[in-house]
Amino acid sequence: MSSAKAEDYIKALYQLREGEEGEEGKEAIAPSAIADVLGVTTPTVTATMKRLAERDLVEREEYKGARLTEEGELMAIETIRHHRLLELFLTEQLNYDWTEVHEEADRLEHHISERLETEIDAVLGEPTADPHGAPIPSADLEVLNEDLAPLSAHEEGDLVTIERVRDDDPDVLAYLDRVGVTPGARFRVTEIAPFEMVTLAPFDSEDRTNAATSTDASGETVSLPKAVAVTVSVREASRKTDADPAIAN
Amino acid sequence: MSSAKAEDYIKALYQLREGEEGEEGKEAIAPSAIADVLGVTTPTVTATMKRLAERDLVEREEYKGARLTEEGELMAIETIRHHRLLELFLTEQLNYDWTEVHEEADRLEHHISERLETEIDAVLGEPTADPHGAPIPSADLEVLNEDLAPLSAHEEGDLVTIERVRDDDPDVLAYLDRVGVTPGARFRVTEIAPFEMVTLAPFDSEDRTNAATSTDASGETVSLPKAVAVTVSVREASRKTDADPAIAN
DNA sequence: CGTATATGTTTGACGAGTCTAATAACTGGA
DNA sequence: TCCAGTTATTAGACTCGTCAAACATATACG
Repeated sequence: MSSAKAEDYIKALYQLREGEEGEEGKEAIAPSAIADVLGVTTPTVTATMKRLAERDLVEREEYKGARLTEEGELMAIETIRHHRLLELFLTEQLNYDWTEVHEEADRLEHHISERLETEIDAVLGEPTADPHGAPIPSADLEVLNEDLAPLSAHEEGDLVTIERVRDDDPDVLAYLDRVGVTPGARFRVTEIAPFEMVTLAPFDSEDRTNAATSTDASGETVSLPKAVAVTVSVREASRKTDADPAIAN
Repeated sequence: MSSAKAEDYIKALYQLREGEEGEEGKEAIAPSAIADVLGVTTPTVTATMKRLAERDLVEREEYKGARLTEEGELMAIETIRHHRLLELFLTEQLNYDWTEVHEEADRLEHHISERLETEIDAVLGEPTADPHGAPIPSADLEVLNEDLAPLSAHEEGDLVTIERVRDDDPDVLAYLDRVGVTPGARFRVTEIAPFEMVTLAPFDSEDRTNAATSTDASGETVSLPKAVAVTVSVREASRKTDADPAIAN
């Protein structure tokens, strides 16, 4: 029904809006942003957006950009659900490493039936997070908004638990895996250098349900440049906040 | 690299040639035959064949048809390997029934990477047959030619073991499943009526490694029309033939 | 053997997705 | 405020996969 390409554009639109998020999701996404993400030229984006607008998946604003309609948003969420279920399935059942899973999921997400989605979900026990710590939308396409602070927004001394790693680059992920920065790991922020370089010291490392068993070069301190630190989301654990008791895997 | 559609045409070519098999695979496959299988018109087939010929996947003979090149044949076998591994994977790991598996595999076969193919193969223990009893080509694309006789070519009194069911129609498969005609089951041919209607009586039913646990309405005799009987391949067990000891799974 | 019917190919059209080159609109700095 | 530079759109072209209608070839029967 809905072509792999269309889903790619819709998903890009959704995820770019998530990134900007100026409170109300009113901002139209510029063609150039989509072109960058998908590796195509801007004329291609304009042309494709016109077709998507005809199908009522997006609303276009000439010379500004486009945003998803209700319907488009549901399609995006469904695609993302497929993607994350597949990522988890590949790591849990097919010996993939969480660092390698992205590309395969990006292809398959467009081709699994509702039936297969359901079976995978069942086999995995209706999981709520993928191997990178990203939330898996529910079967009825609800997304629970757990707004996590990026690592780059923390202060020296804070005790944090890695919740999610947004980066998709296998090399970056492999590095983070090697140094133990994986979902569930705990660190203390020891230094915020200029240009926002963040340095972390391992804190303790039990309770790691997620991700591959990292080759834990533990005890070592880890420094991450800003570009990487912004893709790492953490939950702060030093100051005991009231609300967030249940974040199952 | 090679587009789902191209793989569909290549696979059709391969499987239609298998059907005819006038000894040497010299016969070109007619456009109309491919059009029937794929549900497209003949001009579409002609056009597509030209493109495939340009890529050296097929050789064309004007007004006759086309046949696969060496390269095209390998692509077909690879696609079929994907298909059959997926079928088995879906039944073994994802609660699919052998009667429902075809459609999903037909889509996914074009989108799994070499890596995923390998992992699925490993998880399944490098299987040699899919849930319908069809042989799975090996990783190096060798196809072992176990020429089985169709059920329609047997005589009254023959004791046979169901080896393979070629039909893909879920309704036909569901019927065969219900009456116990599944790979591994044994029957005695009790009657060959005119128009080649075949009647079978259950023989014994241990040793059934394959397929879903049929709701075994056993004891009952089964009659199959020719159209179905030709899609069922059997191994004859009454006259002990020398060569075929190891047909695992 | 020659023509009627089957089948195959060509032609012209279309939608999706893509590009480059040309043009139009917006935006920010002096 | 106006213009330069950036960004978006339009124009024109191309491939793949598809179709219907027109045309060409092959085959089979009388």
